[in-house]
Amino acid sequence: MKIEATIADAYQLFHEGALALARAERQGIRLDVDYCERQKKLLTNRIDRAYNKFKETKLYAIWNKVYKDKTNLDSNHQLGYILYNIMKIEPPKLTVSGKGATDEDTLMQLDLPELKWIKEVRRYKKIRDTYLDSFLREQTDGYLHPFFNLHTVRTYRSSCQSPNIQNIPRRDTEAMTICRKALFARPGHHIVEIDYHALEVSISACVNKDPNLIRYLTNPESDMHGDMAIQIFMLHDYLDMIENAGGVNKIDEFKVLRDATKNGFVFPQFYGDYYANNAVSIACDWCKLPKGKWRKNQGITIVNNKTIGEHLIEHGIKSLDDFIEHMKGIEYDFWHNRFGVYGQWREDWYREYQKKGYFDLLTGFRCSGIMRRNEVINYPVQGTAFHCLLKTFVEVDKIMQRENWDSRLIGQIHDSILLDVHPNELEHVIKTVRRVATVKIPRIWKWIIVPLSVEADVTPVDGSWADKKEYDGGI
DNA sequence: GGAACTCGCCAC
DNA sequence: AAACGTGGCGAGTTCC
Repeated sequence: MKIEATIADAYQLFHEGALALARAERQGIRLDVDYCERQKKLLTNRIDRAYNKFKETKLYAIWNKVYKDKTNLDSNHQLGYILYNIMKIEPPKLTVSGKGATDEDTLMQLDLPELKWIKEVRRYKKIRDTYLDSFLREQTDGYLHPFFNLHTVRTYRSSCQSPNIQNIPRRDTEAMTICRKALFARPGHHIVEIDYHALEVSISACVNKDPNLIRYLTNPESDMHGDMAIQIFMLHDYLDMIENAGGVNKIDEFKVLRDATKNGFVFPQFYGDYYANNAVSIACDWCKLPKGKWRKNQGITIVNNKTIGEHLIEHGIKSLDDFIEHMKGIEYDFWHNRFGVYGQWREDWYREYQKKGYFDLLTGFRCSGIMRRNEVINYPVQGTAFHCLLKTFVEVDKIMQRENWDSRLIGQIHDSILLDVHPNELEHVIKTVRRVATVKIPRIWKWIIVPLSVEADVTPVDGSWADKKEYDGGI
């Protein structure tokens, strides 16, 4: 049985992938043009209102005095000059080119309430100008035909353009709703989005073969982020409570700590970040603790009306510096004990690249050229994970044609597939995609050594993409 | 007047 | 020893 993929296999995947994606591009995504026009007007009103509010502030008076008829409230260059040169505020953060930063996060640190109007303008402009405008510009006869490129990305992932439907807002509920309310399946159909669960972590386990990571991904009872949260926040006194509740996830006050761990430590570490950044992110962003020394009454509340500040101080962590030191130990344990094999793989893999000047993905693609360490350890996971999705896409495309579906593949977002589905075929389509994604692909690629799973979201018939709900098999 | 750049911000 | 990976895109700005 052949295991090692070749360049020819890689070529074959992209050849078939390009054809399948081209079919999706031709199919298109339906756009509610009138809705976009109406929504643009509403947003323009909100933007004008926020601008007018800002024009009542002292900050604007200074700005306008300096720039006069050249005043442009969309110019970050001007804003930075006013804040950091005229008003002599010490920039909390610098941009790559060394000027004072004016991104949202930095502005919020300045303690100038009037900047909230700038923030509001930016938010609504992003929605109007980046999304709704590009939808209207790119549509023909009420359908979008985004391009899915396979030739532009260093990792052999895809990219998407004209319009890019791979970056439509999701986390910001208001932005998500406004943008996705514009997008529909064909009349009488559902939009179905089927995404792989934890695909990149799963593929990473296939690449580095760490037994503990494989265990976490194989055993449904286990909880990697929960275990890490217990370790980072020293929740050992609460183990009984956590067990009785059924996991760290089940107690709201601890779920926050689990989210902080997942998004502030585990994922950033997998991408190559390090403990000092993680410590600041977890303590300051997630737990709302200040820089410097900590007090008992500071930070978010955990159980029994206790603050996280009090809890950490009780465990000997009395300042951000203490916490950074603590996270240093956590990081060491993470890569040497908990995921020691993964840690060793990272070292070996980078060494090997330094010797050879290239490395190959499990799917047969070759990455060569000058790369930083973090690139070298990330590409094999990022590219390969996308190839699982693309292979699924290709196989579903073949079945769709063979079985003459009324449903169509319409797009792809790195680890998820978008379909436009006839109601009579809903169950069959989801079953088919699930079978291909979780059974067929691991059968073809023997190097997939952890179970893969998918989740399906479905819109009501004639509902917009904003109305999607988790598919429970009974719609 | 367009190319190339910076900055900011959206996704995975 | 070093320190978060991959994209697209809009607005402003600078260079030629």
